[in-house]
Parts: sequence; C-alpha cells; structure tokens
Amino acid sequence: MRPRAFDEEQALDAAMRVFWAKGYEAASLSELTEKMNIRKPSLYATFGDKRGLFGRSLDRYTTRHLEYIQRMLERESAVIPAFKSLLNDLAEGGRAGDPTLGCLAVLTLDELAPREAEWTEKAWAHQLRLAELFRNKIAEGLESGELAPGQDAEALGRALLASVIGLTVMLKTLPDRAFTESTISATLTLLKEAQS
Amino acid sequence: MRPRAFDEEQALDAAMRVFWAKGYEAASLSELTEKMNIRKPSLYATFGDKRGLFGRSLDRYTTRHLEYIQRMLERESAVIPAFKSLLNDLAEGGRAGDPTLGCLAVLTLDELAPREAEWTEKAWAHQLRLAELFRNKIAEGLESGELAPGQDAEALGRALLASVIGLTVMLKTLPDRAFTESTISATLTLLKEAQS
DNA sequence: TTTTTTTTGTACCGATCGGTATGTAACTGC
DNA sequence: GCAGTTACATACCGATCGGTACAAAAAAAA
Repeated sequence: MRPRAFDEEQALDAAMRVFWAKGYEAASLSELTEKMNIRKPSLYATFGDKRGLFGRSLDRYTTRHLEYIQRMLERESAVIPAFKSLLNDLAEGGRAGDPTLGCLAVLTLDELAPREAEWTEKAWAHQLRLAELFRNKIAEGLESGELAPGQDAEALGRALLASVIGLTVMLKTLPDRAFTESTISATLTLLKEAQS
Repeated sequence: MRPRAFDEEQALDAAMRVFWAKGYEAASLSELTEKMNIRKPSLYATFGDKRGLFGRSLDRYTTRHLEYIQRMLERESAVIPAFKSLLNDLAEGGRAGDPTLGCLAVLTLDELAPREAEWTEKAWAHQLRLAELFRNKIAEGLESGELAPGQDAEALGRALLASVIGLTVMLKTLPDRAFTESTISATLTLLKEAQS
C-alpha cells in the first residue's frame, strides 16, 4: 500500500481555517484544496465530501475553542479578573491573533441555522458547553464570597455567553479600541462583587 | 412606454426576506426571482445585479429595523421595562414573528465582514445607530432618576447591543423558553435601578 | 523483482451559478 | 390606428460549482 503524502490533521486544520474565514457556502473546493495543499481525489478519499470536511472542521474547531476558553478562565482564580482577561483576549484576536476572524461556531449558527439541523445542533451544543463553563466559574465566585450572593449563576453564564457572542460579531468590523474597551467594561458589570 | 407589471417595493421586500433567511451567498438568483415573482431581465433592469439587489435589501432592512427598535423603546417610558419588552419581543420573533430568522445586519457582519467593505460598513453603521438609541434611552433613565447614578450610558448601550446581537444569534436555534427567559432576565441586570 | 494495493495528478462530468441577447408583447403619445 | 418606447419571457452564455473516472506512480508484501 502506498502511504499518504500529506498529514491529515494538518490538512484538516487548513480546511478549518478556510471555513472559519469564509463560512460554509463561500468556501470553494478550489480554495480548500489549495490551502490544504492536496488534490480533490485525496480530499474526497479522506473526508468524504465538502459536508464531511466541514463537519470534521467544525468538530475540530469546537474542541480547540472549548479548551481555549477553559484555559483562559483558569488563568485567573478570581471570577471577575478571569472574565476580564477572557474578554480582553478576545478583543485582541484570541488564539488566532485576529479579532476579525470571529468564531466558526457562531458563524455556523448564523449562516446555517435553522436549515442545517446537524450542524446547528453541533454549534449549539458547543454554546451550551461554554455556558456551562461560565456558570461553573461564576458558581465558584459565589461560593468563595467574591461575588455578591443571590445571583443566578446559570442565568448569568448565559447572559455572559450572549455578550461574548455579540462582542465576537462586532469585532469582525474591527471597531476602535475605545469602543471595545467600554463595551467590555460595561459587560463585566453583569457580575456584582460582594461588599468589601 | 410600457409600465412595469410588478411593484418594485414589493419585489424588493421579497428579495430582502430571501437574503434575510439565507444570507448573501446562499441566496440564488433562481430563488430570488421565484420569490420576487419576476424574471431575471426585470431584476437586472431594476436593481443592476445581485450585489445591487443585496445593497438595496440591506438598506431596506436596516431602515425598517431601526424604526422597529425605536418603536419598541418608545412603547415604555421607563428604561428597564422598555428593554425588557424589547428583549421579550425579540425572543418571540419581533416583527417577523420568527425568532429563528435572526437579523440581516448581524448575518451580513458575520458572513461578509471584513472582506466586503461596503456592506460591512453599512451593517456596522446600523449597529452604531442602535447603540446610540440604547444610549439615549439609558441617558433618559439616568436623568429621570430611574437608574442609579454613575453609570456610563454609552458603555451600557454598547454592552446591551452586544447582548442583543448575541441573543439574536442564539435564538436562531430556538432554545427552550426557560433558557431564553433566564438569559434575558440576567441581561437586564446590566441596568441598575436607583435605590427606592 | 514481481505482484498487489492504495494514493496521486490530470482531465473530465453534469448542474448550477450570475448574467445577457433577442424577439415579442404591452402600453403611451400622436 | 400608428409609431415609438419600454418591459417582458424565453432561451442562452461562459464560468464555476461540487464531485468522479482513470491511469500513472509509489510503496508494502511476496
């Protein structure tokens, strides 16, 4: 048997970046094969078809993205500084270093929901996992006494998620720094500190 | 001269709905002409090309949408109830009556920013107008004494806009009522009432 | 080396994409 | 009714879309 001349993970990563930047519809097979540096028959033999490749790309994205968010929230033990650094990192483009890239899971929801049930579900499940990460972090702050009691960790986590999604979309236009900073600082007032 | 057999505004409205539901890329000329109930030569004679039609559709959308948001905010004189009813109305699908439709301006940002500068600019300008509406409403609440003093109306308006955008995207998946309600109620805690 | 198996590059497929040429139908002004 | 003008429907255009047939090439198994 002849071995593959390309690395599957590496090719998948390139595909993911194309979908990330362009969305499903606007990502053409020509651009995909070019950026993946493989020819169409190899692509089809390995990933099935364009839909299969997108599914794999989306899975890869959500996995990586979840890890990233988790890492960011763990870097600071206090809740408010943790969310502050997360939002600031997003504003600077996060892992990719480019704020105008947005988020593939959000783009998938926006572009393909509700008509592509399978992908809608995947992207939504990812948002739910993010909301849970947020909720857990907030719950820690409530237990530790950092946050004022009586706040609903689950609801707050969801509201913060909505803010993060909205901010991510807004960042695609690269608004000026002052705009972003004031938005972030007001968003953080969702989390009420305990009286000191 | 022979008069048009179709109403331009009506056709444009149909086109707008197609772009709204599918985005620019996935909206095909076949579907557009079908839903507009005109043939391609009429479309091209009236709107130029697909890009021209999208531009007109986006303009129409933002105009209508701005009016809608303005109307919603004016229905209640108090700030918090006003935003509450706005968010609840969004959750029920707003004007269109379908929460899974999302927002064309948001979809345009997500799908086409930053690579389509003209449309990115249009969609972003719309978001800035919305942020201004929000800011003005909040400023009213600060002056009237409804809201606790010391809050930054501009920053809060922007944060609320991010929340609205995020919520709109999430609603495309039709999350259950409890999810939506808790998200909305936590979001509204961005606005602090004055001590009574 | 030879055989066998899998991947690769090329060249191609039908379908659909956005966009248009053309002739005819429909209306206005005369 | 006639002339002039515009909009209409049909039928078509090249380009690109996603997807594949096929044969050469490359390695493992013999």
